[in-house]
Amino acid sequence: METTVLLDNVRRYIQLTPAEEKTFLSFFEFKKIKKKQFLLHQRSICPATAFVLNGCLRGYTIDDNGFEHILQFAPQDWWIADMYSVLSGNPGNLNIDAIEDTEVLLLPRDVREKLFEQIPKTERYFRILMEKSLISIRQRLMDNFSLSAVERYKLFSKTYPTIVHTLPQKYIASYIGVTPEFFSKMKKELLAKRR
Amino acid sequence: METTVLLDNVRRYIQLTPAEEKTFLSFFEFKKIKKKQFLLHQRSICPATAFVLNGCLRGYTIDDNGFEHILQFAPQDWWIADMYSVLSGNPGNLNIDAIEDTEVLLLPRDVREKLFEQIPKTERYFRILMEKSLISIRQRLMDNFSLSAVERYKLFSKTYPTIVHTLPQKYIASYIGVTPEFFSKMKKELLAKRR
DNA sequence: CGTCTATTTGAATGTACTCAAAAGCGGTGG
DNA sequence: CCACCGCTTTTGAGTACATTCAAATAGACG
Repeated sequence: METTVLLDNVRRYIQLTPAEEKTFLSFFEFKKIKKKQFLLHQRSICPATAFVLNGCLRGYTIDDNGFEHILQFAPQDWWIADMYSVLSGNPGNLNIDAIEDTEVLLLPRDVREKLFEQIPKTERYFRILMEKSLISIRQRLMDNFSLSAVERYKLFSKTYPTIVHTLPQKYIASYIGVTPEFFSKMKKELLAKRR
Repeated sequence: METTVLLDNVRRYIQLTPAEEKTFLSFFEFKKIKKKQFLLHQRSICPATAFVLNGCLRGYTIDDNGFEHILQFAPQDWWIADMYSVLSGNPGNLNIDAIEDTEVLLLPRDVREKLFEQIPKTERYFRILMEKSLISIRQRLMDNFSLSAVERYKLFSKTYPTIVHTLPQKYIASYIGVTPEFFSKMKKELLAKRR
């Protein structure tokens, strides 16, 4: 289990003493998730926020018409959770499952507050994480308003150059907000133009 | 100047002593913004986060094709800022102007960190604000994927029952992500069905 | 009252979706 | 190792939702 991934992440934003780091880690649970297994189901209470040590998770909702919409991919070094559910204690609308075999560290809901009490500096860490998420999701919303599907795909390729090749393309379609059929046609067009 | 609006807001999340509250307020600058005046222009560095005491602001970007997209309305008791710019120190892509005469309290960029140092509890306050913003904007993104324009409009009316009647409808169109022309036709349809 | 902006209306167009079917591909078991 | 099964991707035709552009009408404000 490579907890250094998490510590390195934390160190980018706050400084903890070795003792604090140890305490910090003690709040987490280690878990392995096999490909296609779920970490969270829609309509249940999100039991923890997860930090991905390796592998890749995906977060998505299924809407009233039965369509999947991927909100987030979480490869190594990413956090993922249904924050609404974690914070409110109510059932959320996010599914989280594993795209490949994945190892995570879980920070259970009920120990979050204890962590903040015991190491107040971590409050800052999570504030910064929240801010960063907010900024990127805000940008994504704006992009959805102002960009065409093709442009959103190009942007996605730029932003996630590593995972774009490993993902089934129906996932990419879902992330950028088009049907798999349309995505396929779109890609064909792009390839045709490129030569 | 009714600073109680801000204090009441803060009190919902953290407890400050009267002395701390006084200190807290001392970090802010009061400002009046006349209707149609700007608080922030795209491509400039966002100098502060703003809390609306009364009136109403709007935050929006203008995309490469010259179209406005409204990200947020900020009536009384709301915060607004280009968080990307505030946090990174880089020029952002948000415009903020006043829909009506508005009074705000500004927390300048450079004193934010001082505030956190002097009253660490405020770190928590802003963490919670960030979390709440994140949740609502995430939901909005999902709604944009799964809902039709009509459904987004109905949702908007439910979510902002008070301001929906006072806003020029082209603003509502911009917020939900359709052209003013289409919005007009859509509204007509809805009224026709309703009788 | 006149001007400027917001809203409505209409016709033509475009982007993306639906549904159906075929083709491709990967994993699994015989 | 190959054949088969299930899932993903492609293709095509028809359709729907929303945009564009242009022009008319209505409202707001000095």
